Amino acid sequence: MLELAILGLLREAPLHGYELRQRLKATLGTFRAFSYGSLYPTLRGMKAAGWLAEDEGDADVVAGAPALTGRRGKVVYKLTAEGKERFQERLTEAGPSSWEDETFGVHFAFFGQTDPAVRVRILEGRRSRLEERREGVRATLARTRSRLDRYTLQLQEHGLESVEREVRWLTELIETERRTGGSPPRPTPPHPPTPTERGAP
Amino acid sequence: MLELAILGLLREAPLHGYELRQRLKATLGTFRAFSYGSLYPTLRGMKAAGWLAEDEGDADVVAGAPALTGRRGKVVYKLTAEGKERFQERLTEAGPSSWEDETFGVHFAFFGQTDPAVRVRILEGRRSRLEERREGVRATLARTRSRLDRYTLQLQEHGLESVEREVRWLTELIETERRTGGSPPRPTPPHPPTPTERGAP
DNA sequence: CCGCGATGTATCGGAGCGATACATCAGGGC
DNA sequence: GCCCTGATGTATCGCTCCGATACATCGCGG
Repeated sequence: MLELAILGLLREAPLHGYELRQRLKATLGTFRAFSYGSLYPTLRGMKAAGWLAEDEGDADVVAGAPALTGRRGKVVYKLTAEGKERFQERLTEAGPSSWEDETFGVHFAFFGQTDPAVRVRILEGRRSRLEERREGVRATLARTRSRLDRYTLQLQEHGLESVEREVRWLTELIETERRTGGSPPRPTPPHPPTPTERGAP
Repeated sequence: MLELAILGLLREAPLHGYELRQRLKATLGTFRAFSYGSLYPTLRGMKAAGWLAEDEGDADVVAGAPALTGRRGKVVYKLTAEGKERFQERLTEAGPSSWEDETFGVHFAFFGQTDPAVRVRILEGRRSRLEERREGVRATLARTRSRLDRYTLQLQEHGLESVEREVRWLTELIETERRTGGSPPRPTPPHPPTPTERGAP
């Protein structure tokens, strides 16, 4: 999971760990956090797998005296060709693994890069997953309602409403997706002309 | 976490693993699943800690020839005095650990057994936790809105609305809690007279 | 000049999930 | 009488990820 998110973010621009995590938070919002405890080991693994490489273009390390002061310097990662390939591969997969709770948010975040047909498949998969869950909750609720105390009931109903809301959201998205039929799919190239984003050096 | 849930459920009646998990699903609903992969090891650990004991009152194992047929028989767990004590202890704690995402649902599910003052503390803690998160999302959203593509934006806003909805829910609960002031706190004894619940043998 | 908060890299223990294995038992279809 | 399926039931293993923690540097305001 984290892998996919990293591939997606690094596709836009090379980043170091810390900034990667900021982007992770900004991109996935409420859906997922991803702590450093997962991030760094995963980065190491992905580098070992050959999907990432360290980028030597960083201003901090540049300009003489590398090991002289013992400065550690940021470790900036960028995608290798293999990494980009892997990302495209992952974006095409629209299996059950794309619409589970933990997974869906990440896939959705990169819908801009995803094929319109795949988008709809994932949205529908997610929706029926949630509809299943909704029916499950409704069933148990109908069966046990009388035995439930005030608070448990409150919790169940709040949960149920959350799921219903989620389903409505997905339905709207699917409809929009169908109506526009992928009219603004926008190729969105890896836009290399970005000058490190925040303030000039 | 699982520990608290198990303590709470077993306080109502002795249960075996499988049924325990059914109750877990029925009680916590959408908020938490808890697979067998967590359940059984935790049960073992709790037994080792002396909070649980095996109950020998089960119909399957009863009535002669225990090892003769090799029948495994259900393993029914019940709380020890120590376990009950531990549960009460845990219900009193209203620290940050009570209102994190994974924790809150479980605490809430046992509000019926919880002191009214503690209830309000936890609800308020949870609310301010979510308000923090909401402000965080709003801030990043305001900062990055222009750079976000259609889907990422959609995701952020949906997330934000979810949090807002959650906050409103909590506010209502807190108000109700204050208004009734814990008027129907109901002692809710461990009700032992339950005859295994589903159909008679 | 000092401390504090942001930036930055990194590890460790532990919690919980998902898949899987295996065994029993009730029921229905043939 | 037979098998097959689905529910009940106990259990393990590998994996992902979180939260706490450690440590070092930097810029800024008091």
